[in-house]
Amino acid sequence: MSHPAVVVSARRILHVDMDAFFASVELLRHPELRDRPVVVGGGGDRGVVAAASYRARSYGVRSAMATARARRLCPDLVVVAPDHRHYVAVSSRIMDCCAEFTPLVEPLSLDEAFLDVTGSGGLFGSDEALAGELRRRLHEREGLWSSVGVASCKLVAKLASESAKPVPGPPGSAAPVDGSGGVRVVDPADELRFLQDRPVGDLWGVGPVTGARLRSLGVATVAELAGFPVEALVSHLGPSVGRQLHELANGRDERPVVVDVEARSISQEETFAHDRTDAADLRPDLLRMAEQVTRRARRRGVEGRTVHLKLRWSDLGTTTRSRTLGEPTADGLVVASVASELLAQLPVDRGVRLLGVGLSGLGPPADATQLRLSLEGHELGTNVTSSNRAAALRAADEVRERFGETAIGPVVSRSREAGGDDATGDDSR
DNA sequence: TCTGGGGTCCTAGGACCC
DNA sequence: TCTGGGGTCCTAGGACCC
Repeated sequence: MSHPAVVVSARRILHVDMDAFFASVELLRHPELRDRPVVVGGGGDRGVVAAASYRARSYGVRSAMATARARRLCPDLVVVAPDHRHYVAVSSRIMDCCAEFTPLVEPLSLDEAFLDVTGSGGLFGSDEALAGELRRRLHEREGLWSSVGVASCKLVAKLASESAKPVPGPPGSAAPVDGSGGVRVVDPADELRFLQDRPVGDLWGVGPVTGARLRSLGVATVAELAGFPVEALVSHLGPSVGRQLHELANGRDERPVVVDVEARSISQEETFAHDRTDAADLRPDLLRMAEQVTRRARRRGVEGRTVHLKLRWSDLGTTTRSRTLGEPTADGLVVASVASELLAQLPVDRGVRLLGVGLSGLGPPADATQLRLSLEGHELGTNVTSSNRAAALRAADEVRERFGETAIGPVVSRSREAGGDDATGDDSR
């Protein structure tokens, strides 16, 4: 008698990445710029490119490049100021479209997401078919092209979508983008080979510093990294980075697709056109930025306990200061006054190039009432209803009536002193 | 012609408590 | 009284990502 084979169902992870997102969105709004090289970004002396159209890329222009340098590479360049709100709106529709393929969608940024499509295969046929259909729908609805990678883990899926990206053509050429291509599916059996010959810098978590450290150890490729002793990596790079990189280099990446990632901090920073040397000059900006940060917190229904102040000096050095409060707050005046005290201890006459204000330790307000939405034991999310317990309880009743008794978990009053969830469990009905 | 504005996570030391 | 160990929180800085 034979036992059925143990089938370890491999995950199928999809990574979708919009092509030249901000720039493509602007080209849709400004068709008259179709034949011009376009970047979105800051235009001043200190501006940088946030996104470059493919026509701009054909001149060597890249994102994160100083706008001044981009202009030298491409004198004809059109620089469009970013319109963040609009990109957020487009992004939200893109994520909705992704959600038609699986509920497991994890946005990475406005123009990128991971989808766990392990369970979606049967609905769309092959991975290629699913990826192609996602790409087609995104173009049909938003007029935007994307690149899609599918593999058994996030690392390979992301590299796969990258490898499916269009390549800029010779100077002056338009976007080499169309309905063909744009999809790369990596078979599980091919994943190690797919990784092997790449430079270590392709791995998630290897930037300039770690890359240089690895090269000094004689490690340049993923294959070399995979064969390097873990202990040596740990002693040179620290336990966290060392182990993580060793796993990734060997094609092991179990990071799940996480649906509701709650923000841990909110911040706002600004580089001045001209450096400031007087604290009094900074106060109005500090107050305004504290107000912007706390308004965003209030809109999300959270308060923060730690106020952060950041300064970049004329010589590009950076100093940060932070203070944790006894009580969480989303009050702009409170944040501004704490930040102001921190600022008072710093030598502003050194020359301030950048000012930043932030709030971390975010959570629901101390007096919030939370609804936990769950279905058959699976947590779907937490709906915070600030300060209005009666409304929260009514909302809970509505959900129960529509979806049944198991649809909603206990109603909870948040108490931070108790370390988070102080489940009162008294969903009084 | 050294560079923006969001974020995340890690490390390391000190304070404090048990 | 002295010494040590473990855990957690706070702060500053740094690496990295898009």
